[in-house]
Amino acid sequence: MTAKRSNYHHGDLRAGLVEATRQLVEDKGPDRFSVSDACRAAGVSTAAPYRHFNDRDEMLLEVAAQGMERFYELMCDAVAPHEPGTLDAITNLGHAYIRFATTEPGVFRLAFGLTREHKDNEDMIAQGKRNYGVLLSQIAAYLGKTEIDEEVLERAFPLWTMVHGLAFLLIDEKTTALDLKLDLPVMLRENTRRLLSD
Amino acid sequence: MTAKRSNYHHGDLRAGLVEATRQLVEDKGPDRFSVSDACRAAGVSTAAPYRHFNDRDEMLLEVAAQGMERFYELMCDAVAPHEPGTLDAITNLGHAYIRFATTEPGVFRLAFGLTREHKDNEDMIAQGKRNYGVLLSQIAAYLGKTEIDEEVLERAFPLWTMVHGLAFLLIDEKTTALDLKLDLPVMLRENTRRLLSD
DNA sequence: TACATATGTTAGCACTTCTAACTTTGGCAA
DNA sequence: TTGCCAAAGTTAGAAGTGCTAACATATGTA
Repeated sequence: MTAKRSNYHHGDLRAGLVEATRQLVEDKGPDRFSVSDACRAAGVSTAAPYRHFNDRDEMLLEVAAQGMERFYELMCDAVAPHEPGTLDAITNLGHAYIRFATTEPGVFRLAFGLTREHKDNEDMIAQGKRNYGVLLSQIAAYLGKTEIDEEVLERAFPLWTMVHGLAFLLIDEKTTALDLKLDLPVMLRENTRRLLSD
Repeated sequence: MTAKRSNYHHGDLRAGLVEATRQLVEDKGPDRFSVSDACRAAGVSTAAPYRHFNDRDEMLLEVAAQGMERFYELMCDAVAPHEPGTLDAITNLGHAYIRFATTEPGVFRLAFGLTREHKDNEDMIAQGKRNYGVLLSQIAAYLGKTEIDEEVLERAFPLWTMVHGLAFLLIDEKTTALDLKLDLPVMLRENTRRLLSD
């Protein structure tokens, strides 16, 4: 993994470090990640990152931001093939949520369990709003509305919490610890339907 | 906070360190916690903890275990005043869940987002099962059953994920970041009802 | 009263994040 | 084409971390 390079200048160290960081966040978890490890992986000295990032947290923030971008695309892809506002579309959105969390648990955890410094980052909040917007517009369509009004928010939020909680319980392996065998597609569909019922 | 003591022996350093650790986990978060800080708070040298714990992780594990105990008591208290298996009992259980998460976010995060070493700890898993059992028996009662069968598990799990996700979104302040104003009691009751409907 | 053991200490190693001061190099202006 | 400046690397080191080894002290029991 430790890329030995011949040239003094790396080429695109910033991108190299972000990828190394992402990798490490997945392998060891966001809290176990170390700048030194990332440097070793990128094949540079431990001082090099500070030409591109203010500190460790900023490296993690960038990984989180890029993760949110991938997350957004995944969600868009999930609703695209379906008629907007159908149970199929909304259920599939939930699946995409779970898929992102389980394929990138480190990044998912990072993006949602951010430290004090990260959590009031403007861009991060904007990305969060945009991502949640995908669900909101589906629910609006489900309710036959063109605007995101109070009712849309009220019906969307519990769906989010259910899927968000499911994501965390899966990646924290609470389901396996408690020997819970789940039929995920059925579980998601049935309870999405219930939460959308009167 | 740094307790200066006159005697060479602390008295009950183990308990002192656990309390200092709990405090720090709340103040700085589980990942920001340091053994050194706990030592300063307890007024002992940085080597002292290793007479009582194998390592840093074991200190956190103890805090998590004691937290799970408090969590259990809170849940028992929440259902006690109600007829078992009623919507009141189940809703109030959800409230207890949220209350624990929001009053002890550090410990809550610690207990559920455990590291590799913690997560296959026998006692921790047993505590998790016992805590989940409180919900399971309520759902069994709701369904008019005396055993925890497949149907009970199927109906209980989505309730857990919804409340668990809500807990995390609240403590990670996603709700405030997205300017979501919630009527928590109504939201919990209505959606618990929906998840329990056909 | 004696001393074994539990529980504290200090010293120090290997590691971390981050800064300061130095070095290399690519690209642009003369 | 040359020369130099800024960007982006380097090494050295400060301050802090987890943890161990070797030493010190108090306590409970024989």
